[in-house]
Amino acid sequence: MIQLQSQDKPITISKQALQRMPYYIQHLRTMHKNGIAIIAAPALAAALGLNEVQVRKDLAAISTTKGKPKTGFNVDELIANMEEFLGYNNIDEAILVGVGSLGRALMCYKGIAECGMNIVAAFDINEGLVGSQICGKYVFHMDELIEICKRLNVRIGIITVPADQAQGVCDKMVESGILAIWNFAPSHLRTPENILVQNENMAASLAMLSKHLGEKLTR
Amino acid sequence: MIQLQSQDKPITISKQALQRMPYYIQHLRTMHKNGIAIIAAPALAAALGLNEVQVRKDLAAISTTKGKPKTGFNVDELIANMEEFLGYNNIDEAILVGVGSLGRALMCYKGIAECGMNIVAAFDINEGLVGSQICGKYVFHMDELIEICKRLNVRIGIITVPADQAQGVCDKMVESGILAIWNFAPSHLRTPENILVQNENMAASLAMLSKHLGEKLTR
DNA sequence: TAGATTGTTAATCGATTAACAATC
DNA sequence: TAGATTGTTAATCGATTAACAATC
Repeated sequence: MIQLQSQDKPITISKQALQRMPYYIQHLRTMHKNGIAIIAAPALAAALGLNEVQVRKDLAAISTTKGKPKTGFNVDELIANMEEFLGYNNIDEAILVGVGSLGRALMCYKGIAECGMNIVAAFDINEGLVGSQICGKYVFHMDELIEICKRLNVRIGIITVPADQAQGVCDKMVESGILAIWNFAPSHLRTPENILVQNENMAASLAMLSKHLGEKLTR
Repeated sequence: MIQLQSQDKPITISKQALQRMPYYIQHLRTMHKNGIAIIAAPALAAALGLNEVQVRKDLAAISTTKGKPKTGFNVDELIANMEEFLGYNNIDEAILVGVGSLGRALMCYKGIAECGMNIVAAFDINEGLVGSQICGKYVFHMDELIEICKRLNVRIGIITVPADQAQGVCDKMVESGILAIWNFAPSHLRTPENILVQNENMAASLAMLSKHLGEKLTR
């Protein structure tokens, strides 16, 4: 469970509920574009393939206004509430370590900026990359990581190095004052317990796909 | 729950357990490199920050040999069993739609090949990209999707287009005989029920990071 | 009022963890 | 044998879903 401390009421929301939020936002934005002003939980549930009650609870958790029986919720207000809740408005600055194909892609990926994250600098050990710019962001040498992080007061680190180097990078990030790590390497990172590690586990996704396919094809 | 049908015994494993497998593999490979031949569940659990019993159950599910009390499991055998189980050996072919920064990165990303997936072709509607090659893979026009998929008998599709185009691409993939979809767009895809959609929800990860940070900094 | 929708309390479900007997 | 580790059965935990009263 994740405890939120807003001005007036403490909001409690499950990890899973939090992860559903971006889907709600995406769908609500589409509705907004199409000029739809009101949405009811059952309709939203149907559109996203979720359970009605689950949606109602999720909305209740973040909505500042109660839903109206027989009517539903105001689309624009929900969008605003969710964006506020997820912090899409206050931009978080991040640094990235590992300027390979994946790292480069993230530096250029607009989807990240849309979620309120700004990658301010990248780091690598490859001298050939150091000093270059990728999508307007400078690449520095790893040796400068700690100094630059402290100077810019960056709190989020993105790891896109090979698995066997991830732990080393992680340790340096922790030393630099990084509080949350987005880890794309398929390795478990050991960290002090107040640091959040969010694993983007592509290998796990591939495993799911591959297993599903295996079942489909052998039956 | 996911039902597996192997030659001899049917293996049942939870979705979560399946997603832990790549972490086991990564750690076991490191051990193998360091010349360690035997691993016990408690040690593996400690290294990955998991519960002992959980690890023991996961290993029991995929291991062909039983673990030996007081000793543990054979590292190499476990690796082989897991790779076999996850299908890292039999290569799955995939096509990718949406040659933006993310799509391009996936086409060049070695991590994917290591998991037994091979992207054989990419598609886009941008005429400027059609006919070009990215990391040795040709980019075709979307209009050719159905024909090429059917001809190559491809079963996995990767979606890296903007959210508002994802459903359209998805529909075409289903029409092409695709059975499993890896979706990087933050949108819910409606599909016939025998199609697996694996969402790579980066926005959700960002939400987790951002929330965690918000809590850390305001307290 | 009748009916759709809301929000809440209780039941269910799946996965994790604890307790324990079996084994080398 | 003693002790560490295995595998299994039972208890716990968190999240989802079902049932139901409240509301417009």
